[in-house]
Amino acid sequence: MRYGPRLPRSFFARRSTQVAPELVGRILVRTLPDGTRLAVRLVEVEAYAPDDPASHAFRGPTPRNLVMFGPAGHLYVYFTYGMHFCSNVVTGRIDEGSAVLLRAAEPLEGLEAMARHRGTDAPRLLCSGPGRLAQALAIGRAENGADLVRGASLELRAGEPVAATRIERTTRVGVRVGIEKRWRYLERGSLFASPGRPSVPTSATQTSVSGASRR
DNA sequence: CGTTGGATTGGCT
DNA sequence: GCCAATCCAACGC
Repeated sequence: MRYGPRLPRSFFARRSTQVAPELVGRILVRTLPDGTRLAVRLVEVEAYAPDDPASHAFRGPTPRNLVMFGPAGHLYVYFTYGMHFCSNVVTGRIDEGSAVLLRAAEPLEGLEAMARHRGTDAPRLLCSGPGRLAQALAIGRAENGADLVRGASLELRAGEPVAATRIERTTRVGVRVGIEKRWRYLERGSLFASPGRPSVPTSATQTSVSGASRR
């Protein structure tokens, strides 16, 4: 299948709020240790910025978030709630500490393996949430720091970007601080988005990404 | 060292 | 809608 070329380092080395909406529609390819190839199309992401109280990087580098302070285009994987892994793409400059959380995707290739990892066959339940997405793709501690630009286990390919008018923008899910920032971006009407509820209810108007995002 | 709560999920009321 | 599951990083003493 043709997923297009890999996205270059320069794509990731920009503000997370700029990278995030442009990640919607892109293809994440995961090659398992046994050679099995899995592929998904990203439909929902969230930006985390420097000086963002909701970001793991807000209080500076620690052993856990160190990858966030490294070069853009690497995967930051963290473990939470005692049972789930979540994956992010590092953005911005070195030492900046910004990233985009991968929240949901449409399964494209390797659905059988994903179903095995997830314990369910329903395509809509395979990658519709950050924990589910990581589990479907078998992303765990070993993938923390993986280079999406040059590495073999994970790649981010160009796919087809989604037009800004087809991207919905809401507040982020599950954060207790920084709840007013509308930094969650998802494909309008996607059947594969997460069931997560925005921290602040989305008003009927002004959910498009057409207005520039701020920080 | 002890405590607290989390960028979630799934099962049950 | 509510809440338990189940680790462990971060922070305070």
